[in-house]
Amino acid sequence: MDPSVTDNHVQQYGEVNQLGGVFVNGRPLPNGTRMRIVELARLGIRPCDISRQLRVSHGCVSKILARYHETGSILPGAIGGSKPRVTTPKVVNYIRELKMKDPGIFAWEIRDRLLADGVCDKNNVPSVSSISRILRNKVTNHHHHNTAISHAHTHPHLYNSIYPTYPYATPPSIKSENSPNTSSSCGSPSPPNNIMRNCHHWPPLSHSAAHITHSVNDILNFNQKFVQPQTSPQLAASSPMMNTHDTQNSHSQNYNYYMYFQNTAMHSNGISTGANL
DNA sequence: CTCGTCACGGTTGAG
DNA sequence: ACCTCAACCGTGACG
Repeated sequence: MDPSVTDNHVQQYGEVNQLGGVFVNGRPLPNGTRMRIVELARLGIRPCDISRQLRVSHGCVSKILARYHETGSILPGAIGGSKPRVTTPKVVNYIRELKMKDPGIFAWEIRDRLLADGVCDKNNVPSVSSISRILRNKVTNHHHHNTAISHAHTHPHLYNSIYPTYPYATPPSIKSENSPNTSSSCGSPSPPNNIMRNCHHWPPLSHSAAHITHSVNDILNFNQKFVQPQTSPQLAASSPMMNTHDTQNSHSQNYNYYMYFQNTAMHSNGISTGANL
């Protein structure tokens, strides 16, 4: 084991799989790695070789490629939360309107109105307790959720410190107001070499942000404006998925941080890679 | 040897 | 503020 990837590092930042790759149990691979899996597959490299090259289990490579072929998205699914969400902005606004028109209205009356007015049907009408919570949190003080967002910006939680952050996961301009926590991931334990300086958005989208398209092209289009994960020049030049403009160099520090571990893990296994994989 | 599948232990976040 | 639980995650093993 390379001293760069000590047990302490592994404990602090993640675990090492049988191939020497670093992962965080329960959390998705970084988008950069997911993108590379798809890139390599599109170049005709076999999944088993991709698995070895990127040090990601073949089951995971298989899953990511299968999903990509099925949906066109490289991004992980929405983790956590509950489905379906019934308290949509539309419903909340309607409840707010009803409450403003009749401040004495009861939650059960609102529920009936939502059904009667066709705003909801019996499958997605909020429960009385949900309506009460909406009245409490979003109607009587409807700046509350905005406060929560700014709070999330200033106090992003600390998970997933091993992975870089990827802005295209939740672009600030389109981040859902209902998923303030998806803006998290900054503020992790400081990595070596100041690599985590660019602190953008990773983990992936929550359910409430799932309307954002996840196609590689969409991601890359967004990526052009912000950060682009590091890609080998030959891959970047040869893959239609990768934008080859001038955005590549200055902003891949977070991805580098992840690759730092990948590389040190590789070297510790006596594997010479040459490529920055 | 390759690859699809699944149990497992884990994280997440709306309700 | 805290809890629940169903969604998702990647790994590792099996066939």
